[in-house]
Amino acid sequence: MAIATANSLSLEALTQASECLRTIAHPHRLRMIQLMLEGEHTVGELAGACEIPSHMASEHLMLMKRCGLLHSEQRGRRVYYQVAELHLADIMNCIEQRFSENQ
Amino acid sequence: MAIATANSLSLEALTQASECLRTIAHPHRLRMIQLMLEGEHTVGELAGACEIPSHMASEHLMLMKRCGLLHSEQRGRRVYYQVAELHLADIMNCIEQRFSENQ
DNA sequence: TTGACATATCGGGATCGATCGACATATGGT
DNA sequence: ACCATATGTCGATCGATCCCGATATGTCAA
Repeated sequence: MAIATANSLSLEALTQASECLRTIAHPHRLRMIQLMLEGEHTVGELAGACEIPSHMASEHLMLMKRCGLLHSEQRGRRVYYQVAELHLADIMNCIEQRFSENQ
Repeated sequence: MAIATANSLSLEALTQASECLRTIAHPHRLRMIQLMLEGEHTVGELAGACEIPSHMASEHLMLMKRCGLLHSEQRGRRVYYQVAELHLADIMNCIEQRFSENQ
């Protein structure tokens, strides 16, 4: 089969996409995203849900925030994170469909 | 907001999902997947499309095959690869929607 | 059988990412 | 002011991944 000369995504776009995918490609980060798709959560809540120390949850969250996937808002001494990139819902849908059907 | 006790995906499933995401999270691999979603291709064709040496394309393809994402079939001295995991089409749809709209 | 081609594998070197302890900052309560 | 809590940052370590040259395997054609 011949290779199409006009591709829908440029190498730049694919590079961006792959960076975005690598950013979410971590079990704890996927869990956090899943939780934040239901509503905002604090660092401590997400850390507790993943059973990891808060400072590590913070690192994961900052990483995703730097990519524009999340948004955060400080209230008191807590910081509330929520999903900023709405396409995450679509991707999580794909993932849930794939990984919950076969077991 | 409280953390839901019953989550839709187990840690195992999330780990599997993250491994799968890491596997496709590479610009050349995304490109190859995009091409193979249109139909089967040889290693050489995919290498040419990505402008990388064939032996590197082979490594990418073997990696994806080991995860069950691809299937391959040898005919003569060529090896034809095609998508085995049909959910890849859904994920590529999400990616294309996200990364072609804003430029 | 020989040689050219197509694909796969191996080993090294460089870089990246995950994890963790320790520490820093900032906020609220008393 | 002081202390506890919540979050963020730093630096080190370790393993994973990427890229590449070199080499191996396997297939066809002459």
